[in-house]
Amino acid sequence: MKGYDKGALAELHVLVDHVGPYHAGQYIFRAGEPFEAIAAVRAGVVKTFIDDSLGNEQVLGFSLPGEVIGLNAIHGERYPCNAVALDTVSLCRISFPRLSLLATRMPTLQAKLFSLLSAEIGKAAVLAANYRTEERMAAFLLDISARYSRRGFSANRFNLTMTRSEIANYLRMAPETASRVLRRLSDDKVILVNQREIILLQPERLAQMAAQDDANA
Amino acid sequence: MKGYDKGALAELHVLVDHVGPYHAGQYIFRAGEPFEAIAAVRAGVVKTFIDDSLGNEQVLGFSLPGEVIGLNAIHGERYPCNAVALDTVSLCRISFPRLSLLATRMPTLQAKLFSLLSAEIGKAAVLAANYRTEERMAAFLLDISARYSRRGFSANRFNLTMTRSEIANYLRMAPETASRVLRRLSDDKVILVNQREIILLQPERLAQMAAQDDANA
DNA sequence: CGATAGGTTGACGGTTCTCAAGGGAGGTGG
DNA sequence: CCACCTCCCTTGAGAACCGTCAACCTATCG
Repeated sequence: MKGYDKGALAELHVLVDHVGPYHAGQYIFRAGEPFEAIAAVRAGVVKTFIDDSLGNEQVLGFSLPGEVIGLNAIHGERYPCNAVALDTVSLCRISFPRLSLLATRMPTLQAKLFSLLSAEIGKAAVLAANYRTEERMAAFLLDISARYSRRGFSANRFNLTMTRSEIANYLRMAPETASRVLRRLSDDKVILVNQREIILLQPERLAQMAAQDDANA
Repeated sequence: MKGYDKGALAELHVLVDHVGPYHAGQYIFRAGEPFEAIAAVRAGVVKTFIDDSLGNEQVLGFSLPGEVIGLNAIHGERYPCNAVALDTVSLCRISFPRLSLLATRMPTLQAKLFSLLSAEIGKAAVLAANYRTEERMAAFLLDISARYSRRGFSANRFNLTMTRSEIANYLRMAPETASRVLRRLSDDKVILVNQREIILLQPERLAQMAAQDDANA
């Protein structure tokens, strides 16, 4: 990082608010609430979701340590989704109005924010691409793996904090199907499953599966 | 619009570059090319897509007049996807480095950009939510309708510039299925189909179908 | 008028959803 | 420490949905 003068850096530090811990099941924010801050996950896993007209849950994604939540709330000035802690969660909360004010005086911060927002666009499309359940699951596991790896955690061994139903909901499949697919991957010695702990035995085979993608031309 | 001083407004105007017309099939940008500018569609329809390892096309979306393309390229500084004109397309091209430079001196412009980027997040998830083909098609037609309507075009009568295959690809279904679903909707008098022209006869029934399981925030 | 790309229709088979029932694992209270 | 409860997960069987294959039809254009 360069281009930050000391005063601005100090100001940035002042904006950060350490909040939590939230415990499993606690809401971090709810859909419809006025937007005021984004937050970086420091520890734990956050699930974002919306409830449709029938009260059914629609999982939008999971946020791991180091990732930012609330970015989709800038537009509209209200949170468009709920965020709930799946286990014990700590956050760094940052007032968005103050952050963007600071960004006007700190071009590198502004650029960082543009980049952060841009990166978020189309992330959901990655999983939607594969239409076979096995491919989506493989892509999901690799995605989680890569995201943990990027933050310094093990790439081949991690804990899925969420339930099978939540995974299934996110991947648009029935919970039973999620269970069966994991069983199959486990039987094929591609992964090792112990409750919610996953060990990737053959990541390259997962990658192959995820890429099977026979999109209709 | 308020808060823009005349000098800044003039500068903003200077950044805008009218380009085109592009003709059907012409590329506006290609995946991997260095990112330099975003663009607003002035006329025509743009398809964005990526090619997977096997060369198969993966349609990410369609951009209608008034909508902005290239926002997902800020992060990475390269276009992550291709953009091609589906018919005769005119664009307003805006140098992004210069735009963001201007934004540091124009807080309202910066806010506008943040909002624009934020709005783009999760747009793809809207259609992925519905897992039945009929629901996805209904959601798609309503989405196109709403987007045309917002820009002053007819909400109930519009031209799908893209082919059935492109729609099907975008909606993750076989072209044959797209054809059959449209046929069924047409038989049920919910829509009227004439080639690529669509007339919504009962938008409320479409909304009902799309909401079967879905939840657009 | 033929060529080509796009679109439709039918039959069939496979994947996945639904429904139903049975097994853990963890927590609580006796 | 054990019984029990609850939630989660798994497994099985049947049916529905949708993708694949194949053929035919329809616009558009040179």
